[in-house]
Amino acid sequence: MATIKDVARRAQVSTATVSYVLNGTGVVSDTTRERVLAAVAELGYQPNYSARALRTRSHTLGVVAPGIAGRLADPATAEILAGLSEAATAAGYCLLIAAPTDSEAEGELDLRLARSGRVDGLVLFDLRVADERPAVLAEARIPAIAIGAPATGVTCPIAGFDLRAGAEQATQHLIRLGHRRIALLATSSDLSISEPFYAGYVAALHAAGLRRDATLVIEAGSSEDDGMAAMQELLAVRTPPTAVLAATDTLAFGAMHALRDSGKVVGQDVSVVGCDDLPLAAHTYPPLTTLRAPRRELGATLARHLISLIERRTVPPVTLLPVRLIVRHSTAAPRAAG
Amino acid sequence: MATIKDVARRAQVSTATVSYVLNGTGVVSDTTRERVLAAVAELGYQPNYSARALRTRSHTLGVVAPGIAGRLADPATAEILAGLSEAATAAGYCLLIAAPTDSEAEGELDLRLARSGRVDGLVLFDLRVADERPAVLAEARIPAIAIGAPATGVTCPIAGFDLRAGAEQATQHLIRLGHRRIALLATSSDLSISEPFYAGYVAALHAAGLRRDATLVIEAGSSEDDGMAAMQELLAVRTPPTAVLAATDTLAFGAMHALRDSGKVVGQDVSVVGCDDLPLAAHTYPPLTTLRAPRRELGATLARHLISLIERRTVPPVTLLPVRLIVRHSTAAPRAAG
DNA sequence: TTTAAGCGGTTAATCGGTTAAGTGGACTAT
DNA sequence: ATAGTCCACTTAACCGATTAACCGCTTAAA
Repeated sequence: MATIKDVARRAQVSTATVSYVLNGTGVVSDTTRERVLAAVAELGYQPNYSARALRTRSHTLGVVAPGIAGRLADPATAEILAGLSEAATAAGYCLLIAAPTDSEAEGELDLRLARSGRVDGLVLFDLRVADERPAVLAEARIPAIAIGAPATGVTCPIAGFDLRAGAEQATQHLIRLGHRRIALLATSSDLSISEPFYAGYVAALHAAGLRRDATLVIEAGSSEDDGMAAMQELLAVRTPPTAVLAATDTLAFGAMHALRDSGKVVGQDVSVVGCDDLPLAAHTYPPLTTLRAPRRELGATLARHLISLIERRTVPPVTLLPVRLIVRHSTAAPRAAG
Repeated sequence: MATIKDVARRAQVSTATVSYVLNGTGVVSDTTRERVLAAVAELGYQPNYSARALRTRSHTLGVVAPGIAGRLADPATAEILAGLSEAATAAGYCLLIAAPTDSEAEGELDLRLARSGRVDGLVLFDLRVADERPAVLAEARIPAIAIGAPATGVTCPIAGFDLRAGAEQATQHLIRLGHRRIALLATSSDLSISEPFYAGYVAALHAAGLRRDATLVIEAGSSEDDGMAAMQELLAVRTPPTAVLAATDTLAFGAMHALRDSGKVVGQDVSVVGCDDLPLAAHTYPPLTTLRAPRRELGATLARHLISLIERRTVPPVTLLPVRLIVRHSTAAPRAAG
């Protein structure tokens, strides 16, 4: 592999000049520039990444996500990653993905990657309510941005979806259809996003003069199976709900499965609303009414903001992308109120 | 940030000794080793990645995948990535993800990442039939492994699923149920995996004394919408199929949607078999009979093999992981043959 | 005419590690 | 007593870039 010295020799200049030409820094005459570029082309020269990174920055954004039973395997994550990756590459950065192991937990991995200079900054998935990661990274002066919702004591910028407005809008939709007993399949209350989602749900109920029924709020996990189990639980309540708002499409899919198993017709008997609008949501039976979350756009926003932080520009502390209700066929007026 | 010099000074040794201790190379007395380790701990020393990589290797595996409308956003990919990432991290490697752009195509990006030493090797997703990537990389002596099926002229190791056996098994299943007109929703014929899938389908038909009907073989794309469109096409045929084998679950989901739209009951009227066994497949209506592909395991295999190549060990040219038919409720005996 | 600034380069220090070669002292074999 | 081996380190070259400092020359400003 040709090095900068080979190029310099062939172009009869010093390595400094080659560097200046390639980086557009410094002043170089046109004829010299051309000689250098010709040498670069002839040798097929490619600057060594590690050498450059040693002097400058790594130009890499880090993502630490558990592979197993975790974020990485989630279809919604995939699209955020796609957006991240595209925006990062467009800005001259790459995306590094690492998985925590038994011997190295998420937080330690975050620190190691950043402190070893392997990444210039980190994207934190699934911000939790009392997440220590932002504080730890902030103390070490490591640029970071979290995906989620504002949580107390979080010291790094946050980007996410406006789930409060979304949940409110979705709940309103159900109320307008005539539903009065509306259940909530929430994600783990550890997650920062669970709070605004719940708040939006409650706000819509209150605005309509409805009371929240604690038995209709279930903290489900995240998988289809979790959604299914939660729905079964709801069906066993004295007066089951006529509508369900699920915090993710995946939970909604599980809920729909449980409803069908118990002989209910989704839409006719019980309405279901999801959140994410996975590509699949349009193709389930019935097609799912859901909140469309612009995941690619979130990915791109994360990349842009993180790069801004790395390059010492400022970014808004909180960026919430709007979600929009997509009405399909999993929601309808309740039977009795028909 | 502390450097190796700081550690050396504090432990009263040379930087070489520190390096020997940290890497387990060289001979160092126990007392010195302890002094060094103590200094490391006290300073919170973390070796600089770029400096190390400059002398040795990058310890990074590369994945080049188009973000938009591409591989990265696919739920099946996500799990392969999860497996890759976990196995890579466990072996001391990381995963780098980059997206091609308008100005830099996939192949160029592959080359740049490898030739700049940013990655030690590459995982090639979606091996195509006449894919030039393996040859280009082989010529540049860049370790690479492709995901797909053996294709003519491919000069790098390949790992994938045994789709030929899988498709055969799935087709057999449909034949045993009594189906005679079995359609195939194939992926793009550009992809290397389309060939074995088709071959397995045809082999099962022939073994049962059935003839392949060209009108029942449709080259669909990859999205749910593609599956839906293809199914609509099949429904318009003079004698529509009573069963459909789809090359991916995603295509199958689309096909089921089209069937429902045209008033057919999936399973009762038309059987559908998918391939992948996405987590969702168990929760659709009806739950999808499908070929389970061990995606995480494939990811882990890819990582292990690629690392072997990087470290100059040999790997089998072709590794096909077995797939297994999971029978759910989207397949049943055809109406007439009840 | 003298001074300062600008141009188009070069030299060499530097980033932070790895590792081949060398070195001094203790110990063993002859 | 002398030479040869280890042992446990150290020295210093090296990986391949970036970049501050400098240099000789020309040209414009005072």
